[in-house]
Amino acid sequence: MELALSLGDPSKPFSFLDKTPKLTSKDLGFCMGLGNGFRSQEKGKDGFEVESKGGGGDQQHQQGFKDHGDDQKRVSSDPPLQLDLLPFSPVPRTQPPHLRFPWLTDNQTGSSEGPAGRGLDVNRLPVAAVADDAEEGAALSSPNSAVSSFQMDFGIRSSRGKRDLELEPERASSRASDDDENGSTRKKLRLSKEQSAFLEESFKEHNTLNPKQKLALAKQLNLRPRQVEVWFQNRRARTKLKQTEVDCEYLKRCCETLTEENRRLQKELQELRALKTSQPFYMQLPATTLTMCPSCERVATTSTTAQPAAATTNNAAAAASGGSNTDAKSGVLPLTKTRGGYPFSPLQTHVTQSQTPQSQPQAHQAAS
DNA sequence: AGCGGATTAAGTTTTACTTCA
DNA sequence: CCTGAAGTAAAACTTAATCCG
Repeated sequence: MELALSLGDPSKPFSFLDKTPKLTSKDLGFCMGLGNGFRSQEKGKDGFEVESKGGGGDQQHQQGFKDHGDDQKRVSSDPPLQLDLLPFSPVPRTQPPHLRFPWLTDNQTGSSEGPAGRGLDVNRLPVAAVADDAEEGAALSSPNSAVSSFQMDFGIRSSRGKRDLELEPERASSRASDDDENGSTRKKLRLSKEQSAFLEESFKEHNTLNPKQKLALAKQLNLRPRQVEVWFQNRRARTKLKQTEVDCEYLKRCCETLTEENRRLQKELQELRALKTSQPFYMQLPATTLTMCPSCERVATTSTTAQPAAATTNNAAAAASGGSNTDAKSGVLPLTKTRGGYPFSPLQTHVTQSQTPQSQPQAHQAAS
């Protein structure tokens, strides 16, 4: 298994950014309205009310879902809609008109609804707030910025428990601002699914960003450029980690295979040594080339002169040992097939006519 | 300035345990 | 006593953010 990454050309602008209408703050505001829509929808359909009891936090919400069992939990926590998170996938027809990705135009969604039908833009962000919200130095826009975290985060992320669904806009807003105020705690923003999906798409095209792309993405997603940059850094790190895991797995398998092979060879070596001690003439046999008889799947030997150190033929050895291990008629020893090949013994010889016309008669004679 | 690597910490999910009807 | 639901805490996990070289 290999992880295939299309790195693309970093200098190339994101094609999907071109294809996609820009995410405006208006669109993002629409997301928020959408979140409210979910809430009311769920309430009406499932018949349970989500209440913030204060202090209970997420646990309370989780329990709230538990009450409905796992299946219902899924049904309840996720909108009963097939959300295609890929930015350019056409919205399914079954999807209600208000469930559209912010970056899709009305034409793309196939909706006849005009811009006015997009729902209430409860939390419209002044465009300047995004555009001017440059890098780190912008103290008024911490990572916890109510602007970015609330506006997108609050919107569509219904599957992560009910926090987003039940938070009043005011409360969410004040929560973020509180964190901003004390400044001592590092508050982590959770990107919305849509933002993540969008970033993923970007990453597929380019796993690194140039400043222009970074700015464009940040604007598009209503994030700070720094956030986009960090996301890409973390994403690269994750990719690398995954690749490392894959490599590790592969090496592990290689190691296992080699260990097995090694074990097999050691065993063969042991057998050969045992044979050598039990049959001293073996070392005087000439070197042989082992070949396979296609008909009976037995190994045959061919005498060679290339390795004079190996002395005489195996057949001679077999004859010397009284042929106790040989086939009574042909002088052929049975051979067991193993995964890694054929374990062979100097005694396991079978010379075929076609393979070794010269040595064959000799071999069979010796065996008999 | 930008990146990778290491690390931190917030947020979320899972799990184990207790209580209670 | 057993069972299932509910509640809770802690562990485990994910990931945004930070720091440093």
